[in-house]
Amino acid sequence: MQIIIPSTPNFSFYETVAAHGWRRLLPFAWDEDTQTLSRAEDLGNGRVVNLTIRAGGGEVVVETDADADRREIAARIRRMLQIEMPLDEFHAYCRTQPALAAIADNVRGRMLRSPTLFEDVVKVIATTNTTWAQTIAMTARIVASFGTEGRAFPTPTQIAAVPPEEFAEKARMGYRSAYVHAIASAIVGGSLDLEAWQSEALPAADLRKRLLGLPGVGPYGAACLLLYLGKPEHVNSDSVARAALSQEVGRTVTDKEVHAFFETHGQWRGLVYNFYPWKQE
DNA sequence: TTCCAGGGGTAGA
DNA sequence: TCTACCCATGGA
Repeated sequence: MQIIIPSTPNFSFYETVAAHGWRRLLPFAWDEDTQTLSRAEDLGNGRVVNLTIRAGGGEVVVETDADADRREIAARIRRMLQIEMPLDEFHAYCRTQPALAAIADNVRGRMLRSPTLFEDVVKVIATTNTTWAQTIAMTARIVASFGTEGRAFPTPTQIAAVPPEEFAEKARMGYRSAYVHAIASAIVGGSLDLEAWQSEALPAADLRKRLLGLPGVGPYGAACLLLYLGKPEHVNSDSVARAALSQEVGRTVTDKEVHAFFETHGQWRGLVYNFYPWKQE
């Protein structure tokens, strides 16, 4: 089955997928040679559909290996690729600064997301205070141990269904396990409705406050998630940024200096940070 | 062994 | 608000 999803003129499938490391975290898989993104997805009926996603002219082409709900798949793809995200203003800003012109020229600004905010939250927690190799491994274990058919990303219900100890033992996320299990349990228990946050049109400051209230989500994680939620005014300063800026200025810089470096970009500083064309040595 | 990785929670000032 | 310390995990 094939599903065609119209995109917008300033949409680049490749740039969106390549914007950060999410394409390497299961259930996503990325084939650089064919520039195809694939993903196993549980559409809510307990069976898994394999999606392969690629660019086709001005459209996004999705192939499935079984008949499935086209509307639901299209909605999830649109969230994953941030197709609806307006970028004209951001690109107009980038064009006012020579150092940032390449961002607009390459149609950068969108970032691959998961179909749910829950999955993005779990993955962001899995990136904190660890290496990429371990982030990839943690995510893979979560999918294999708790997802439908061991291939889809588990729902909060699937995670909350197992005791915290069992989740920790199988996910091996260290102290992060308790955070993830607590978030899943809160969602299942009804005290937390993560997905609803996206449709509430909250100001960035309020959304940030809520994100910081999640166990395991601090300033870095909140800034990452705000960016995925279309709020680009916070810099998710991390060790990658500190290393890049350190190399640029020729000495070791602090977190504060990273923030100060991007301060001038105002409401766009989070996006500018993420797509900043660091000089390559 | 020790250090630390795309940080965060907590206590104490 | 800021700092110091601890935190599970696994690779270097």
